[in-house]
Amino acid sequence: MRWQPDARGRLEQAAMELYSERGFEQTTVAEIAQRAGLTERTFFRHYADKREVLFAGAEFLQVAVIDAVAATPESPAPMDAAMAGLAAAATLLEQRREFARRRHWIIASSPELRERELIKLASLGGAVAATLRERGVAEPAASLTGEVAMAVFRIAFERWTQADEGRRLSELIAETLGELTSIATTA
Amino acid sequence: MRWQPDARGRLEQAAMELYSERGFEQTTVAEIAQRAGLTERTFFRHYADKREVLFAGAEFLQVAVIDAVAATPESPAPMDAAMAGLAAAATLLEQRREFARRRHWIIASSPELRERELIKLASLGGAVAATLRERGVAEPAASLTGEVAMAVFRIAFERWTQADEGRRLSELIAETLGELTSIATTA
DNA sequence: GTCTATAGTCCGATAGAC
DNA sequence: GTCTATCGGACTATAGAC
Repeated sequence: MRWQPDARGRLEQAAMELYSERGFEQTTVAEIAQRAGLTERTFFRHYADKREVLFAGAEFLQVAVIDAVAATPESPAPMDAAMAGLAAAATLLEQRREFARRRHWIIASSPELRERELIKLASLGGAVAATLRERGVAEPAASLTGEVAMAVFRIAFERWTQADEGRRLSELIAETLGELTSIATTA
Repeated sequence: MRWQPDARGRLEQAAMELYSERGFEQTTVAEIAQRAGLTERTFFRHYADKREVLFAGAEFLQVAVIDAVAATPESPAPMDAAMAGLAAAATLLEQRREFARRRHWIIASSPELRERELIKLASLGGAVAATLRERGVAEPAASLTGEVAMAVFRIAFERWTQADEGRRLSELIAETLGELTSIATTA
């Protein structure tokens, strides 16, 4: 057989390992490809750039969030629908806690990767907003809800990845939402 | 005189022009440098990368925001202090409305530039959070306030840059903050 | 200011799956 | 045969090293 199956899986694992071992910037695409038993050219056939290899595997999370938002009854307040999306993400992430933490610390260690993470979350916030608009939420409430939900997620997720944090992500999200209410109402 | 003064000003203007005329990705650093009467090497002595030339000129805005947050009395709610920061930014941006709009549309047209914009705003949100912490605001309220203030700013700023939008930025920020209260309290 | 490594693109060639 | 995944090499531009 000319090629082993699951080229993407091997590329993503090799990238995680190398980015951990020697850092994102000190790793070349050629090294990732070599460890996966492929060539540089093949890497770029699968991923638009060197950063994307860390994010492609998280697409199912975005789908889960949007599905969960779309599945809520139309009646509740927009923020409740958005929170249903975060709850779905939290469930999936809890099942991959160690992987999610390792990935998060790789991303946190490189400004370039942080940029990519931010635009992925912004894009997800935009998709949540679009879903809310389809459900009759007006602007700017829809966009603001999407953005604020992502802010709540970032804060809760960051705490969840701390080594000494034993609480569940869903708990931290609920707590952060409580803080949001407090912050927004005293203003 | 061996060199013309204000190399940075010329580089930033040349970059704005070229990014507008032919797009960010279709512009090379060599072209920017040439239009500014400088060499490629000089460009990279002033800016870490090709994107940064569009953002270096906005640093005074970040300083103004932090100064305004730090200047509010310690008593008010954290979100009010953050909003004082946004008000300062709004005042400065109103004085450069056309420039700010042109710059915004260049950034909006390129994913790479949007990434950089997002990390700059995230960094500003972090600086606001740090300033709030110095003033006795606990975590996660401080971080959440910083993040949410940036979300409010992004929504209001985006609306302000629409060609048919005649209202002042400060007005749109106040309106968006009102939406935030509504969203957060009905949840 | 010169030199070089690496990212990322484009062309075509080829091998396996179906 | 068609379709898709891999590979090879040449090429440009960014960005960093010297």
